[in-house]
Amino acid sequence: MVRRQLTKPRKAATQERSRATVDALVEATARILVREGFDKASTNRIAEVAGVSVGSLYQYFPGKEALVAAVIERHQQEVMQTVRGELAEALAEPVDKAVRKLVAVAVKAHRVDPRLHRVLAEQVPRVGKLEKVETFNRENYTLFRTYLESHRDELYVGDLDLASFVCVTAIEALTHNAVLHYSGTLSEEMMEALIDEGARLVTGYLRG
Amino acid sequence: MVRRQLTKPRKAATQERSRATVDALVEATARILVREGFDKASTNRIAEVAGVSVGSLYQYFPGKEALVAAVIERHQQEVMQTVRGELAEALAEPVDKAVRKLVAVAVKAHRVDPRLHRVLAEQVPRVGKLEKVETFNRENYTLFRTYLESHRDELYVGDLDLASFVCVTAIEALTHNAVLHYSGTLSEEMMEALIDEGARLVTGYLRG
DNA sequence: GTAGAATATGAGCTATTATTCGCTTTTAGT
DNA sequence: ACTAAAAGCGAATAATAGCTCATATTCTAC
Repeated sequence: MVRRQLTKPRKAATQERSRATVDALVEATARILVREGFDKASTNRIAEVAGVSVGSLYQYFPGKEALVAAVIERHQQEVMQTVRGELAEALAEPVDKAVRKLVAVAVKAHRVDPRLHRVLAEQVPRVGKLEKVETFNRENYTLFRTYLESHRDELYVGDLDLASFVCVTAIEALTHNAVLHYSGTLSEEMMEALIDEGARLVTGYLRG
Repeated sequence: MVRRQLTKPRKAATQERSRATVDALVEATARILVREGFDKASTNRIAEVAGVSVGSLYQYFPGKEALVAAVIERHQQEVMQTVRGELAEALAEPVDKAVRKLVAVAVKAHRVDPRLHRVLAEQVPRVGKLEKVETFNRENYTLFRTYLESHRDELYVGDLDLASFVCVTAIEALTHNAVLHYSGTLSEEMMEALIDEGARLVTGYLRG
């Protein structure tokens, strides 16, 4: 007996219709996360909001975790899309220019979808396969380290690994906190001021 | 009719025995959080680990949230206990000494119970009354700002609020990431190096 | 047009969790 | 020793979440 398991396939959308379903599910998950919070995001609710049946949900996703992972991935794609160009530019510049650009890019990245970013940071438990966020940060780290290597003569630092860790951590935390905790009260001028300060912080550190 | 609600009192431990029960419950919650993670921390499980019945749990805590809040509070008390002295000392020093001490203190704070701190940071959803963590950070911010005010002549900064935000955020993120993500691979020398770098980062920033 | 694959449905099963309440045991005060 | 309050118990209830599967609809290809 072949005993095909009806609910196994999970993700293999070939037709147009099914791709729309998958999209709707991911979108619904994101919406619920932002508007209602992580623990309101039950599979039933997601399916409901997506205008799809729970059965269909399980046809493409093995569970809630996978949905959230998909949301994270989609968000990261969007962030990279809007940031990739400027990031590349920055890598060609000398330290002071580059750092300032990096801080500005970090701010921009956090502004792509602040409310989603916030939920992902504050409510989504970092367990199981949801370590994607960390993987993402490790990419930043590696990228930055590479930059430092190729500009070593301009720098006053001993350990490049340590320096990368310090800089990436500081920039990330600064922009993260600024955008996510003062999002309402944050004018453009203040944003500029913050970028200046962040750049000064890191530049000063790198050049001794 | 008086209609006393049997399950209402919630927290009012006068006798010795009941205080022990409350302690056991908080301790059990902490243990489960660390060893099994946030979502294994059900009320039934907590009671079981505490060696207490669920009924007793609800006699002192209105629910799981309250238990976790108690754990957070207890942890913060412990941290302050081990750190208060050095923190006070730092406030009397000149900028370079003070900053270095602050970074060292931050490291020490994160080392009180790293595993618990990590769970609280990564798995406990910041909803409802669990904003205690933020309140705690705001205290740090205020304290630091006060210090800057009284040493303004030594500094090269425009906006003290902004500067406080930058420094506190950077120090917190640095020590947090260092202790929580490289906890295994972190020798004493590396720790010292990190403190040096953190101090250099912030001092350089404050003095231009 | 029709067969077979792909897709969609949703009632309902199972498991888990929070929470209650009638009852028993312990303690403090007299 | 006695009693009333305090503390403790845990089986039972209710709510909710995750997930399945028998069935129905739609699509693709010939």
